[in-house]
Amino acid sequence: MPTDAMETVLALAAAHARAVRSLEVRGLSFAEVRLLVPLREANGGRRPTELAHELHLTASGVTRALLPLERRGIVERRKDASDARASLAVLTRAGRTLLDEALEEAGERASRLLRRLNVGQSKQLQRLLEEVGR
Amino acid sequence: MPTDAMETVLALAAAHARAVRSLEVRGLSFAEVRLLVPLREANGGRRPTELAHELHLTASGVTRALLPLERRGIVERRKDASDARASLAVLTRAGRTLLDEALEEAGERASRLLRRLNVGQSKQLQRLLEEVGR
DNA sequence: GACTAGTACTTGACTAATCAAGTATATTAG
DNA sequence: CTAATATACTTGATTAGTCAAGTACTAGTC
Repeated sequence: MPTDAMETVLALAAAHARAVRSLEVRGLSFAEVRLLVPLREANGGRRPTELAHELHLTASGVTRALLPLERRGIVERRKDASDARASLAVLTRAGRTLLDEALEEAGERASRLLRRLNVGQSKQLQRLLEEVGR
Repeated sequence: MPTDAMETVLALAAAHARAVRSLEVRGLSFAEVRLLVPLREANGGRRPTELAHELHLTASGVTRALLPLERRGIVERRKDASDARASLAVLTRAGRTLLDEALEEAGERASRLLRRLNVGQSKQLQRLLEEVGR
């Protein structure tokens, strides 16, 4: 038998699998939305490396995820004045608009995913999830 | 701002990302373990199509996941006597042994992932996760 | 018993992400 | 100041998974 902890982690993977499929919106995958949200919150842009740590991706994963977003004019790369190795990924104006629309629609789908939970349970779930792997 | 539901789902994705990385064991990815666990519980083997539904994969995803497991002698394909379109994926004896070892080690890692939660909270998390996307 | 529709895969082309290795720049130690 | 080490990416090769189309069989209808 899987241990209790293993069962919890299997349930996490299953819930994730059920969720992700339904959260592609406005041509943005859920992974892309996850990448863009931190850009939306930092107006000066974010470093790819930071994003990698935050999202538990590799640096090369971020490089590759940014490429199509740049091509589509959603994100812009800027040089970092203070460090020539680094760069900043910034949401364009169009990107922000698109992301805002995407978040609204994804938010509705997310509520549907959580329809069996009331607000308190949802919050509780979020709190517990935030402790996983810390 | 992302809605509350969206925040919960983002937390789900983040927890999943933190978890999956540390659960590769004995040369089996966490995805492979997830695929093998239902085989372990059904001695007669399982149909790929059922597995696909259960794991929220596509049928072709299962086909492709099974190939390397067959090559490594962990899984065997059998014909389904009652339906010539279908097949059964069965754990080999060696596969069962390997999986048992993998589950033990993965179980330890899973406990470490959940170390900030007590047993009740873990169970609670599992229950809440089981409602997501239902 | 022949059609139609549906199911159980499989395969080709593609996307997303990994790892390992490479380039360029920054930082630290002597 | 110079050498060694570390950081911030980028790129090539590979793996996991998707979708769309195809093959083979089953089941239901007339």
